Amino acid sequence: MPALLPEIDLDARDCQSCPIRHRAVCARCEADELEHLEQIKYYRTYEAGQPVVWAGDKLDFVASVVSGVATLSQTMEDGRTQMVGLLLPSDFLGRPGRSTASYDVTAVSNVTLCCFRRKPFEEMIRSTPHVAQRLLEMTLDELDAAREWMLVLGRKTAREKIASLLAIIARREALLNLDPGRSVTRMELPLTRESMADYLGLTIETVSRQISALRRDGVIVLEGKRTVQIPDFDRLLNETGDDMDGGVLI
Amino acid sequence: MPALLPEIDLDARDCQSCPIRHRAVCARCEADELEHLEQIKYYRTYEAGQPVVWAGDKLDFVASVVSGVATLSQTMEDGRTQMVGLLLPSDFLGRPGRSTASYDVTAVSNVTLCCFRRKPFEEMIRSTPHVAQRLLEMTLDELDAAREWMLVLGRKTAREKIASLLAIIARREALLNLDPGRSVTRMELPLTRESMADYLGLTIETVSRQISALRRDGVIVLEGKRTVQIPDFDRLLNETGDDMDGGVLI
DNA sequence: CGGCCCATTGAGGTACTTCAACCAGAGTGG
DNA sequence: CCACTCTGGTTGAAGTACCTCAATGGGCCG
Repeated sequence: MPALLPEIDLDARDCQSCPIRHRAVCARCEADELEHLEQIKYYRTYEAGQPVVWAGDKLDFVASVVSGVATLSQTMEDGRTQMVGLLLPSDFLGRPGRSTASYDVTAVSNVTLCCFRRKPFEEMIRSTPHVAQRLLEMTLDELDAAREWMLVLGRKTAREKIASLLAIIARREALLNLDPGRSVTRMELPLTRESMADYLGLTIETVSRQISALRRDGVIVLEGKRTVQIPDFDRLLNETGDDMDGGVLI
Repeated sequence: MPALLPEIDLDARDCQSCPIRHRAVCARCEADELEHLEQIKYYRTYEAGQPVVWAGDKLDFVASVVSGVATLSQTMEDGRTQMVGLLLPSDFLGRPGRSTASYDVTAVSNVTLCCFRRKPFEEMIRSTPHVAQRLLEMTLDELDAAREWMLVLGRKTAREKIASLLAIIARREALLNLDPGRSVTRMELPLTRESMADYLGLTIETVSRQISALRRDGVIVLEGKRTVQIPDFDRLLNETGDDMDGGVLI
């Protein structure tokens, strides 16, 4: 039995001190709107490896990820699985207007969700434009990310795929640590090799081999299996195959 | 020089008789809201093969596709390209709040757009919830479609990819023809082999070979290069690798 | 007719998968 | 304490699905 989750005080109902206050679906809310949200919200936690919900199952809340990492994935009958979303802190889970989950959701680390009961939340979308606006913005961002990922899946080599994933994680890490200018040079991978493979449409063997190759070539430095140093971020970007100077979507 | 586009009377500013009235971003609008939209809208047409806009270029309108087919695609420096969106009639083009195009947009058939100047449209999103709500719904649908496509790109075989694409086109065709129950058994492919390859992350040779294989196996019947008959739709669905009886996303 | 575009087909190469062995660390139980 | 097992990861050898390169064909247009 793992230790209890320490990070968040689950009784702290105070949105003002919430770590994802300015990035989540509630980012645009005024004080009175937050108050309304606080009435319909509650926290749930999941241990690393636990399922949050299976595709097709009833899901009568939507939620913001407060801490931890969860994945959305699809599985075919014969077991092939593809990850289709990576939920990091501040990301939104669930679809207003739909009462069942479309994808398998799994906590890959210990996860805390800030849940909103579906019906009241849908009502709020209709009544408070600030929530609807932010949700639209976040959904458009996710759509952009999904399209970026389609290029990775459809056209990049295994090596480029790995480099792309590392770059994305590093960027999000930097964003979270409010480390805007300098990109992180050391980070903890939130995903196992298997999850990385599911994300990239590869096998775990190929993931492992390409990570080893990037290490051999000095693009990354491993400390243990999960901690990665990136000595030269531009060098890593070069390996992604992306246009370097082009308008980066952060 | 191709013939002039015959389908739409460009002076017909009447939203009421618009073919995409109940599916486009304006679907939820009341009479007075439509009137407002009519003041900021104008039509543009593009010939088959013409670019609508390049990624990074200024795009000071958003639009609904009224007729024809356009594609969104991304191209890497070395020329590899991946299609990331297929815009059919009623689909929405552009992102409110962003003044430059994120992707290359190309008309693959003759296309008519119903354009809205960006600024007034953004203002309308803020002021008329019906537009914002519909846009959110459409964006969520697109996100679902993108995620479905990530499974195709990441995990399906070439044969399954082709079958999936044919099934998707057939379903959208049926939806457009208001042919809800029976799926279409004959349809015109709106895409060249090259576009199909770009969509599926394949080469045109592989596309061609797999289409030939499906024809040899009796899954499809070709009439010329672009017209496809589907004798048994369930047979085709079987070839996609998808869960047959599972909740279909129409 | 020749030229062009799109599509098909073949032959050979290669990047990734598959199958299998092996390794390191952590937990378990004698 | 050591043997054990389990999980996540690495590495090797062989197989294969798809790509690359190249030739061919059919429809359309000047």
